[in-house]
Amino acid sequence: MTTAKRTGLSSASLATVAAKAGVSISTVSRVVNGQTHRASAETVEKVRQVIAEVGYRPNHVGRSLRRQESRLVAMLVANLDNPVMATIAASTEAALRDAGYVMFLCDTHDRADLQDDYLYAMRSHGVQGYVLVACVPSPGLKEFSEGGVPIVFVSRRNPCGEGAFVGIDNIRAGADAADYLWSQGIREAAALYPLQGSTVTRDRAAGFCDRLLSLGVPSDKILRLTAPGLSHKDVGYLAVRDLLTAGRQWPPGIMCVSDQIAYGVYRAAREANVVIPDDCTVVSIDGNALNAWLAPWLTSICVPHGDYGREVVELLLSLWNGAGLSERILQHQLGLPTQLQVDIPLKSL
Amino acid sequence: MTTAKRTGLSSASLATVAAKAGVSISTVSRVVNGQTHRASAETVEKVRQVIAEVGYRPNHVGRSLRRQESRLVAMLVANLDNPVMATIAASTEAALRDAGYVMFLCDTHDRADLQDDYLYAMRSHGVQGYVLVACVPSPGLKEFSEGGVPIVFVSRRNPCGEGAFVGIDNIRAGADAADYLWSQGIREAAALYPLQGSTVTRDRAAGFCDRLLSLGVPSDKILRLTAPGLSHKDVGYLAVRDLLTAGRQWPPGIMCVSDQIAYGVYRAAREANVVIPDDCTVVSIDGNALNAWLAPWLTSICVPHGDYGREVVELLLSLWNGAGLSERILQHQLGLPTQLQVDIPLKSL
DNA sequence: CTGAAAGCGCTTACAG
DNA sequence: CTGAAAGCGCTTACAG
Repeated sequence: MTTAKRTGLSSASLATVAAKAGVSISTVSRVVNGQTHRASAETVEKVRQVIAEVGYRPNHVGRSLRRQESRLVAMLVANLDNPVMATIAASTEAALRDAGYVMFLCDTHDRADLQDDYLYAMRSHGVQGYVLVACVPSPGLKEFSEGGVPIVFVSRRNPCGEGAFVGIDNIRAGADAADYLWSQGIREAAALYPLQGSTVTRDRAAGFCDRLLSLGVPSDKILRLTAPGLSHKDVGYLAVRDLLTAGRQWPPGIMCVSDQIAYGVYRAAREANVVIPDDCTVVSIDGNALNAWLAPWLTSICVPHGDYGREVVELLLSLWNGAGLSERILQHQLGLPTQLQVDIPLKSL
Repeated sequence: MTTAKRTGLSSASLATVAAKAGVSISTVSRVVNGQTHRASAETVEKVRQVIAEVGYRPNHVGRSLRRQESRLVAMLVANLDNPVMATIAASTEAALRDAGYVMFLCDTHDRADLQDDYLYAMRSHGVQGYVLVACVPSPGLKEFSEGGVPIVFVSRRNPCGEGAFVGIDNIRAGADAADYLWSQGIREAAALYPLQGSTVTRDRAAGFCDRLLSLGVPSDKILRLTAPGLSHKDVGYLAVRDLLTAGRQWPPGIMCVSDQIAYGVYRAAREANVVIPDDCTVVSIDGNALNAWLAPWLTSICVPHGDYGREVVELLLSLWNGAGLSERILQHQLGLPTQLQVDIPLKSL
């Protein structure tokens, strides 16, 4: 029990079972691993009995060391507190579990040094794959992406080289947002994005502006608003507040590169007595499930974050099987604000 | 490289370093573990050089097996997609990391069978502690809570016995919600909670109703509304919708045992053309950070989920040091809706 | 100051 | 059909 307290391991080991069953460790091991044809029926039966009796479960640490395979995967996320990341983490965890793997979860707080710390720590733990959600460039990442253990990049492509990838076409998502505003009769709009953004936010903003231009909106009617950002909510809030402070008009259409930015806009609008959607149509990209409940004023392009996990695991499996790097571009979809997406049967009370 | 691909381990082992440095494995091990006084200065120097050269990092699997200590902790959450859980997970991960531990994250989807699967799987991996967020009763939990590796229960107490605990005083939180509505002049109110709730939701509802009674509100002015629930949002939505369907009045005050339930109420109100907060004051318990941005109509009792991680880790450390089971009851706090809690400096553009 | 040896729990050729 | 032995990478008495 003292041992169990320190180690976290059940006390029963192969040796315990072997002794109780009066057979060798090898034999127990074979039974545990399903090689029942390698022992007599009685032996198998006896061993199984003892296993059940003492509640034996194989120790993964010993097994990992011997097999040189841990069945462990590390997920590094930029910020677990962000609902987008949480959804991706949840779906990946479920998919890994179904495939027989266990997930380490590491929150890098968008910091290159922490990302590297985790990369090395996870290697020490013998993980067989990495899932990097919205990673940042770092020396360690460069080293790791040059070979060795498979890495799947999610949302954001490898900033330090090539890599397998799961995400959407951000340029098209931005363009679709532009089409939506255009379809609403809007001929003047602002794109809101973080100042120190990644390719993701830049692509979304670029796709939006380019499409408006090609629809014939003059470039002086396309505002590019940005703010330095701790969080995206702050970015949205600051970008439009500064616009007002500068004495400019609130634009009739706004595209936010993330839902969080739109939430910031909403707060700024409230403070400025601007009514959304009456005075201004807001469209964003992400499609947080909460929007249908809390933000009926928002139209959002839905990104299927809940499907990412399945794709990530399929990609990992293919990489383990020796396949080359590949990309999985999932389809986004415009979600209309009035169309509540959850259908609830009336059956209570 | 083939090995590295399969194992995820860097190829350099103690043996590699020892060979390159022309010393024994024992000596390298001592240097790695900082026992520099156990070797001559030149030897230490030489070994360090080789370590840096080949980029050696100790293999945790080998170390865990030998030391019988993994520095691994398992967190089991009921549903990672719930922002409350995500915040708790994020804060715990950070605190564990600071203490030198790595976290497995397991999503039990509120299912007893999955919870048990994970409990046993994590034991196989040699975890030294468990953090159970909103766990459900299960046979495995009963077994595990009877001894062995420390468990910290978060939000919800151990439903199968005793246990260390981190959470708030839910009865008081409910009472505080009642006091708030009372202070707003409300003398008739409804409590909304899920039909198949835990002690958490029941305590919050009971604390609320009891306080209203003791304030002098007659019991027929205290409505208890509930609905069978997939998600809390659905619960809130269904509970009030059914009320209207039954031809009853929308109550002037509503207490939701969670923010998510309040979000459901908001949607139902919108569909019924009820204006919150003009027609109805809503108070809830949780204090999601998003509320200040998206739900200005909501007053919420803030639970310090972001502080849970620190408390959890302190509790784990104390348990490892042989301390007895204890509880950490954190303080909740009423957050007013008009009072935006984030102060943003105006410094952009 | 340094190294050979045992052993953590497991798997797997190999021999019988 | 079964077991003794080697070894995954590490740590740690023990001997010198």
